[in-house]
Amino acid sequence: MSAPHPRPVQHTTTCQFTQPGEACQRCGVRIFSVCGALEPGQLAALDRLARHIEVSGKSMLFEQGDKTTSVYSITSGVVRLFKLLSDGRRQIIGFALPGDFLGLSLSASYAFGAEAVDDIQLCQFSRDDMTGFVKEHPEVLERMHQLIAHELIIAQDQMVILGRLAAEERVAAFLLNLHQRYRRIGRESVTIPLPMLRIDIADYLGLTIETVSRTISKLARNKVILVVPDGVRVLDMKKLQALSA
Amino acid sequence: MSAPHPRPVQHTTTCQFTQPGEACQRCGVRIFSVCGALEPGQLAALDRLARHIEVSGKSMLFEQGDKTTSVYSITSGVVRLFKLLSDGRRQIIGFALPGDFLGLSLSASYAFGAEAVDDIQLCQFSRDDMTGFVKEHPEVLERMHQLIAHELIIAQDQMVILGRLAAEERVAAFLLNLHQRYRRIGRESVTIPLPMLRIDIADYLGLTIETVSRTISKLARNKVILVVPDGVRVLDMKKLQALSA
DNA sequence: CGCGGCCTTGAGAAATGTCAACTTACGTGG
DNA sequence: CCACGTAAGTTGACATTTCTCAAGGCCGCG
Repeated sequence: MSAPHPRPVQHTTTCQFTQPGEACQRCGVRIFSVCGALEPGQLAALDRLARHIEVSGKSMLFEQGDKTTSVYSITSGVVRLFKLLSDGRRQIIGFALPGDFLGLSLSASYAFGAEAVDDIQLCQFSRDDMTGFVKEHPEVLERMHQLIAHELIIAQDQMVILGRLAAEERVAAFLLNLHQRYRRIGRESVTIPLPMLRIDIADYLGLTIETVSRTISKLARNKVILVVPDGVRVLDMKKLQALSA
Repeated sequence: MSAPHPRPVQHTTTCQFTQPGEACQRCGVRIFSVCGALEPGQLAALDRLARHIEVSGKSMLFEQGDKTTSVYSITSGVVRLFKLLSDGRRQIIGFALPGDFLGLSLSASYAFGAEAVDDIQLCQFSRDDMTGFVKEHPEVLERMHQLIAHELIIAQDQMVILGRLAAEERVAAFLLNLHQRYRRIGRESVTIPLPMLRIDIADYLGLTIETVSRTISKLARNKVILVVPDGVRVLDMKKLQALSA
């Protein structure tokens, strides 16, 4: 008998990137996140508001509908963002990778739940601290506006995938998309890590776990990818792109 | 032989709401749009930047990928927003109603195409004018941020619909959603106008026109709705809500 | 070594898509 | 003013995709 919602396993750490006193200067994902817009002085000010925490895999960060107490910048690991229907059906609306920010909307409550897929590291800010900081630094709001506009574009692209692509196209698009996102944050590799479960992929792509599994097997059978532990290796990028419509 | 993309039929008009000199004070949808955050003086300033135009049904407002020259506040009529795949498949990512604003992201190019469904009226702003105005009025950016955050939530809800709901649930959710949006802008009625074509509904819900038609027929057969010219009348709101999951 | 969680595979069911015919509504021109 | 033509919508029969249910395999961990 396991708890349906594992309670968060969080503890404060030192940030893996930061040496004491240098405030995020060397943070590997800073330039992708809200903090990317800041000058050193502002960065230090923001860093003083941050708690650097680690959360172990399968922990819940927050649930849909909870009052927004904290916002987060992910520095390591993967988070699944999802909505639940009353009958238990789940739609994963996105996977957050290092550099992604949770809480861009600055809204009063979370519009979706968030769970660590694997062990993650993040910068946590209280919502009040962040809204205060934004008030004093209007360029941060501008940055957040750009980022949320980008999120919206991603969401609209996902609508196309969910509404109009066949299963194989969806899986191909998913793999390519992950590949590009890893590359963007400096993790370029022909091997695409897939820390999330098959059922996460299924719930993200509007498919069942069996269809995802069969589709991945088919791509492997056709030598488009090779299934490796915890991921897939791209064997034929051109074909994968062609399949993604 | 008709043109695949009817050219825009636009002409400048006086705003239906505004008497000369009173700058949007009586605009029926102002409070829902970007302009809802403004005080009379600012409103007048913004109104001086606006062109009030009418566009006839089926006209293209802008195409996906076009440089963003103008942004729009819709005051009357319905606009379909869509993305096209190279093979012609289309996903409608939303219908814009009066009070909706196109161009919240302030991005350099349009992420989707926009076509008038029926004859529409809008306030048009040049992108440069709007970005300039936003720079001088930071509270407008805050307002736009709230609105785009709301758009993102809508998009995420649509992902749930596309990824996890059955055809009947999708159609029920669509009708309810439209009903609520019309109510919000003061068009409450048990009759839900459906100015868009069946194929628009299909391309919005990730279904085919036949499935939409059959589902609507089924809802009518079960006395949940009554199909009327250019819309449906809700006969059993409770049942419709239950069906929408 | 055995258990549990995750993944894969197969067979059959169900939902939705495809193709085709027919209906309806409406605008236009004879 | 009617007749026709066209666009939109509906319905039916059948095809296809994806889902469901079930069995079995893999693998890490106690």
